[in-house]
Amino acid sequence: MRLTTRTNLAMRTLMCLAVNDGKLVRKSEIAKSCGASENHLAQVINALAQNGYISTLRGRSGGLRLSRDAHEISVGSVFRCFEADLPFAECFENGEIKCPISPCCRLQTTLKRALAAFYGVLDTVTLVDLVDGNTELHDILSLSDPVIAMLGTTRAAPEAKMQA
Amino acid sequence: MRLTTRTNLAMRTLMCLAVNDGKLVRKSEIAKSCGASENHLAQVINALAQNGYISTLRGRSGGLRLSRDAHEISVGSVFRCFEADLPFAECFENGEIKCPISPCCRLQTTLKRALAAFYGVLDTVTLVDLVDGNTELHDILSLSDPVIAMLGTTRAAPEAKMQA
DNA sequence: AAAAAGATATCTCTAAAATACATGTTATCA
DNA sequence: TGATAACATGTATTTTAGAGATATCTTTTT
Repeated sequence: MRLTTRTNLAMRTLMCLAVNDGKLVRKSEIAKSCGASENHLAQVINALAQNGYISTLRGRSGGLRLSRDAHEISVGSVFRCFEADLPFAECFENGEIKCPISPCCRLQTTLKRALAAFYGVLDTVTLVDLVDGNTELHDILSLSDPVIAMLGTTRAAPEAKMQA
Repeated sequence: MRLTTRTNLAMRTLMCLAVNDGKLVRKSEIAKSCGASENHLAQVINALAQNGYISTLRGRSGGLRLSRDAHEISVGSVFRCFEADLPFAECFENGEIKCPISPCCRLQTTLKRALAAFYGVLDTVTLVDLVDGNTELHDILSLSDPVIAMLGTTRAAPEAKMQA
């Protein structure tokens, strides 16, 4: 029983975006500050965008930002979303089940209750809870203000419509 | 996030032994009635014995049985035992942790709470709860009484001291 | 002594996760 | 308008750990 790093990276990405509230953040910046492979992160970002958690902007001055208020994003919903395609046990798979006791297995129902308890805890926690007042986290994930950091570079503060 | 089949097989084995209360059951019989590979099961049985859940008897008329009362075996304890060697996430591993936000990560503490809730549910359920009055399960896992089934064979009802 | 059971270490296979690569699309800016 | 820099996305490769197989050993009964 191990969390996929997909889900782990998804949460790190969301935390990073929450810390840099509203600002556009590049994938490469997230990869760096979250200690993730940029390629792997690309797939995670894609999934986050397709599930409506973030908005992405292509192009030269593109980047990512949260597309919902951090209050509205619960850890539970993200986990359910990213762990959905991996059944917790054989008896939770769709196709035919080889376990002979599956039809009358009380362990199965017990596991459902335990998983409900697991996700129940995660449902009570939002992105804000993870980030708010966490100064140490801000120090690690907060990127310099692009307006200042990019002085003398080609990058400007963008103002465009975003997809998803 | 997926349960290891190790843990799954451990639970099936214990349920099978609980149904055949007190009787010696052979590994091959469990493998058959639980739909498991006999080789994989061997390793699981070994771990169950070394952790004091079952007693094994070698030799010609050997087999397995529970070494504790089924009331005393909680699902939670078995799960903790068998899932112990697989850390739930990178930040729960022993060695050095590569995740940069680990020292101040509130997701980590949230996960600990969620896992506690998960195991908390499992702790309230014992082997007896899974088996008692479950007639369908008995039909699947209960082996014919060896005294009757083995009439005309070389096998006799054994009475010997068991290890572990 | 032979046979039948489990004990245990090691090796191989396999599936899925992780990672890398390549190409496409979009947007900005000189 | 062409170059560049960003994300999108499908595919391929690598890695890893779980699962399964094999072989040898020990124990016990007959």
